[in-house]
Amino acid sequence: MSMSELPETEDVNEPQTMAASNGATRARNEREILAAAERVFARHGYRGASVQAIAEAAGLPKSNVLYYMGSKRGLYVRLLERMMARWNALLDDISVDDDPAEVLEAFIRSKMQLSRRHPEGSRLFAAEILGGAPFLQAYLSGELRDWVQARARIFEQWAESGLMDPVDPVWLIFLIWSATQHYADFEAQVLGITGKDELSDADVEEITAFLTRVILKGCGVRSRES
Amino acid sequence: MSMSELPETEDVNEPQTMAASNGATRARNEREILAAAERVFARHGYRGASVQAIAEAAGLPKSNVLYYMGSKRGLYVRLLERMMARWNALLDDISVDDDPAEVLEAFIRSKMQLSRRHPEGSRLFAAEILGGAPFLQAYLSGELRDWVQARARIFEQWAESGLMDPVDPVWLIFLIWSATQHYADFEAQVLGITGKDELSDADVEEITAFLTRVILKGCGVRSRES
DNA sequence: AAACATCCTGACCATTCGGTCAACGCATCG
DNA sequence: CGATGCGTTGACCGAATGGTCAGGATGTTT
Repeated sequence: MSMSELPETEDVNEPQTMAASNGATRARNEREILAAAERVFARHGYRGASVQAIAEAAGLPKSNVLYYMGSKRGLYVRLLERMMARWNALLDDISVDDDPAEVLEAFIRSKMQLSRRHPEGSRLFAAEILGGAPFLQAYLSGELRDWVQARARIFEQWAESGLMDPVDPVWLIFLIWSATQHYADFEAQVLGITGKDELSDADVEEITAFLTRVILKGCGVRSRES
Repeated sequence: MSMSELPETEDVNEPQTMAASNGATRARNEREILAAAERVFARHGYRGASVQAIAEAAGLPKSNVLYYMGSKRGLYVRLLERMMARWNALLDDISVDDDPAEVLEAFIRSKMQLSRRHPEGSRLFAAEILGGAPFLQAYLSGELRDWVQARARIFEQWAESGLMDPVDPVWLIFLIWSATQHYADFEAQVLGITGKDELSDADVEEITAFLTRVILKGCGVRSRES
């Protein structure tokens, strides 16, 4: 991950004398704090979020949040790492021999579900990038760049095999990212314009189908099996 | 616009005894402050931005910023209104009789240029939506919703005339918005992954062409003239 | 019971927050 | 020369910021 962070002193706990009740409390509180912090950071950004607000959202005193998490900065980095881990699990193994249509649809679908399952984390990530990615710069130009270029090469080979149009694969990946991310990050806009209270599972399925159809057709993807 | 704001006491100036030098100073300072504030608000969000930071970015004392702008809130609202005005000027007059291919390409192109010409304003808008659109809610579910639905109806008529596939027009508008907005909002990600220092005019032209091609083909748009 | 370790939190600290205000600079006009 | 009025800013205010710390609560192990 190699984020630009101060020396972290986390994961030092895990005491040996832990009965069932004790560890359960700690786990529950940590989970509660992480969830609350994700909401607050996503809404207000790193600078705009206050430990006090996170504590109130978690229903705990401020001191308790700092007791568990050490510092605001450490809490934020931990949330980013959790989100990046979810991200990295996506579409981790594809090869030139796979079917382009299947892979692209799976890509769109899994990315869409990631945004849906973790909307706050998705917005947290967006806020970090929007602010110039001060914590994620190394990750973007390192791991993620390799990830993108590996997949870009496969797309290019598909294009050479005539399985899809010769479009720039990096712009294509950005197109899919942006289109899917939009429904989490700009949820307020989507809901305001459509007049809905929330996006139902059926809505998400419809959007996924729409994106798959337009993007696959737009890139001239031909299924291998057909 | 009808934003949820406190009673504004702006535009009260314009004194009659203004020689050339005086009005010029005011205009220059206001411009400087607005530009600096747009950068800072875009990067850190409303809560995370401080008047002190805006003042430093503008090269003025904090008191001077408040003298010109009245309050942090008023400054923020003024920036949002300026950005919405730019937005509203976009694709303001289309009719069923226009050529779908031309209209969609113009839409993509002008939206892309808006993001490029005003990247900070674009990010400011994104941060506002990301935070739940506390100032823009009324605008989103009012003016902007009408704007979208008017254009959606035209797209639908084009689909009925066989000029494009029967895709959901609202999802299509969101697709274009997200794809074009991405290059301003996620600039840090785009630069990190491509390894570029900045996007050149040629890059932007290439991306515009890519998006136009994929989206038009993906929606089965047939040009009227062909 | 005594000892031990973790959990928990109110009080406190220096700093920064948005905003006010009085005072001064400085030009134009009578 | 005043007088008027906008431009400018350092000093200041109460509130909120991230973080520290001492000490009490709680429970498990001897």
